[in-house]
Amino acid sequence: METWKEFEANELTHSAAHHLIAIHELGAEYGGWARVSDIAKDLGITRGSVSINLRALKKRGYVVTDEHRMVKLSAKGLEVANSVKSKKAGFKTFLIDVLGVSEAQAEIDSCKIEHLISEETSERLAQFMDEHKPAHH
Amino acid sequence: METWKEFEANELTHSAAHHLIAIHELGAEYGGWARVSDIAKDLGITRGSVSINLRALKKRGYVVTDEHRMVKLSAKGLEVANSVKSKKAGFKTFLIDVLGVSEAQAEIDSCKIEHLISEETSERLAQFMDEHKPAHH
DNA sequence: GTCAAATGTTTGGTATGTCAAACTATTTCC
DNA sequence: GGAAATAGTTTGACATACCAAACATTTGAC
Repeated sequence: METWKEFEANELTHSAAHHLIAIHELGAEYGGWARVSDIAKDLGITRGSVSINLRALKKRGYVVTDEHRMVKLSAKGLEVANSVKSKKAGFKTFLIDVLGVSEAQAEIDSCKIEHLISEETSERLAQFMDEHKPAHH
Repeated sequence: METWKEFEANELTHSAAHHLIAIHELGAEYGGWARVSDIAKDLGITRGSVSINLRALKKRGYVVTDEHRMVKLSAKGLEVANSVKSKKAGFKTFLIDVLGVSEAQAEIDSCKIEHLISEETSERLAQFMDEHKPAHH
C-alpha cells in the first residue's frame, strides 16, 4: 500500500545518475578522469552545484578523486552508469522501433525513466527486443 | 543536450501525483471529497506534510477546498489523476502480459514512472496493446 | 616570477518534501 | 455543555538540488 514510497528509495536520483553519466562520457578519452567545470558545463549547472553533488557521490562510493581534484567513477559508479545508460538505450529503441514514438519524445521519456527501471524489467525488455528483431535471411 | 533537465520540468512530481490519486480514490464514495487526515493515512505521511502539500496543489489549481476544509480535485486535477492512473495501468499490463515481469516488480516500476510518461508514448503503448490482444474466436 | 584567468569550494539563498511537536479548531461522547 | 479525542495548521528541523556570488587555489602566459 506504500509502493509509492519506493520512488524515494531508488538507489539514484535523476540528478545523481546524470552526474555519473557525465563523468563517464567526459572521461572516456582521459582514462576515466574528468574535471568539475567540464561536468558542470556538460550538465548545464554551476561548478558550485557539481562540487557539492560530487561530495555526496564520493561519500557514497560512486566517485573517487585524485590529488589534482580530477574525478573518476569507482567500480560501483561505473557499473551503475553503464546500467542506466543501457536501460535508457534499450527503452528508447523499444519506444521508437516497436511503438513508433518520435525520436525526440523517445529521448525525453527514456531519459526520465532510465534510472527508475528495475533490472527485472530491463532484462525482460532486452529479451523481448531480441525475440522481435527484424527477420534476416 | 540538456534533455536531462526535462525531468525537473515535469508537470507533476511523484509526490504530487500520489496526493491527487489519493484524493481521487478516497473521495470516490463521497462525491469526490476527502479529508486531510485520510489522505495522510493513505499515503503514510503526516497530516502536516499533507497540509503543506495541498496548499501548493490548491495554489496551482489541482485541488479545491470547501468551508469545512474538505478537499476535492478540480477538473484539471481530475484530468491529470485519471491520466496518471491510466498510464500506470497500461504500463503495468504491458510489463506483466507482454514482457512477463512479476506482478510485484511491475507494480513498483509502473508506479515509479506513471507520472513521467508522455501522452505520445502512452497512446502508442495503448495502441500496441490493442493490436496484440489475445486472439478471440 | 608575477599577474590574470580559470578552476574549485564555500556560503547564503530558494524550492520541494519529509518529520516531530506545538498549537488551534472542531467534533464526539457522555 | 464540558472534556477528551480527533483534525488541521504551523513551526523548526533535515535532506536534496539548484543558483549567485564571494573566496581560495591552481594554472598559464609572458
